[in-house]
Amino acid sequence: MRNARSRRPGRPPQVEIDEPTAEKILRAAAECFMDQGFAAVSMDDVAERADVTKAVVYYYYGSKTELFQRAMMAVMRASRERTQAILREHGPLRERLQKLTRTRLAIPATLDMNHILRGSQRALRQDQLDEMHRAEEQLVEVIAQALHAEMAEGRLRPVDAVFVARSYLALLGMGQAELRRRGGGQAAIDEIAADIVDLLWRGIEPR
Amino acid sequence: MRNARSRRPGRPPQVEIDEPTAEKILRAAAECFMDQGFAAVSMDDVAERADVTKAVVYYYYGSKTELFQRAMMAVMRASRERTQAILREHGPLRERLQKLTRTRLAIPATLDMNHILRGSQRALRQDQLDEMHRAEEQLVEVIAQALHAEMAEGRLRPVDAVFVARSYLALLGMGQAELRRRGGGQAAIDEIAADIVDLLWRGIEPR
DNA sequence: GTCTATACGCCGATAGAC
DNA sequence: GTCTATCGGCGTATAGAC
Repeated sequence: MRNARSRRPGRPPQVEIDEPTAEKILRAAAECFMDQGFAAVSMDDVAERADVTKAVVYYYYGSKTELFQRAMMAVMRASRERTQAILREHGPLRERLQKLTRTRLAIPATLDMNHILRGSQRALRQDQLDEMHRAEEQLVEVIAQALHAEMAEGRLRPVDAVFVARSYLALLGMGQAELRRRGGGQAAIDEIAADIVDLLWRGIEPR
Repeated sequence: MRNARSRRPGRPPQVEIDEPTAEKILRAAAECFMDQGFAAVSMDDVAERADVTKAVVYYYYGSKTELFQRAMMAVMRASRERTQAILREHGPLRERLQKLTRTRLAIPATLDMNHILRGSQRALRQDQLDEMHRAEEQLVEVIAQALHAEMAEGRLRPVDAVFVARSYLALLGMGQAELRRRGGGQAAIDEIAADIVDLLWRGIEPR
């Protein structure tokens, strides 16, 4: 048997880098809630997914509604920033949209607030609902701004940019459902993204 | 005090025609489930909305899942028939689509199965899920057929009709959300319907 | 910080009176 | 057919040991 002292000094390397518990829970909660919705997810479900006990979840987040809101706000914030980053790149808008669509299809995160808030209205306080709706409007605004800038240059016909932005998000949601049906890999993602952007683009390009 | 015999003979007219209890419950259930989703609705909620007690609900429907499925299947069936009726009318497809959109926006019934089934997967049996997915495919097929017929005549560019049908349903869902935001009446309905069909039509009309 | 144990209410479902 | 009453389980939330 090896002597214990033969171990190398210093802290042993960890197999995985430990995510701080609070973040681990938040991520698990986001996955659960986006998959099943507020009402269908129990705190035990979240705890199990985060590999902690329910009491630990309550140590970091005081209630289910608080956890729900924090998790969803984090998702919306990250989504908005990624979206903004892609839309602010250089190149034709159509190609930026295509890249955005491919990126969004590759991750299962839904951006549709009406989808997310389903079945949670009775549980959430009004100010929580308001905050989440504001988060959605900010995301819509990011997309609408990109469209508006393009219109100002005359490369798009003048339409209601907010309406088009919401249409895009709706089509994106359909694309995610389509992807789940096909269970496809990158090829399916590329194809669906191309179809979505093609349909949308024909709807807004000038003649 | 009037003599009881002064009452007119025969059955007194009812203020409202009584809907049979089973149908009344089914309708209440459909409203609840479409509004809140499966998990967020309790049998007491349905009973209250149908103005009966919970025990009566269980007298007609053996379980929550059974009630859910029957209610949603009834909605999908009615929606498919109404959709088919409108799309089979005469006149340009674009106008039929516009009428369909206005009609669908006027009623709050969601047709998006992915929306409806959210948070119910763990509760439903696989054969129930399959049946509901089939119901959605049938609705998609009705719309896709109308598109296909138009393509065969060369009045639409050749696209994946099923994909376009799903896109239309996604835009319709967005329109319903938009309508809830504006809280609008017929004017808002007409405007949103026009915008949706315009966007979609530009995407599929030949050049 | 994380655990076990538990209080307590709500919900699905049933029994039995009327 | 419809009611009241109730059972058992799950789910949120908390107390208190470690």
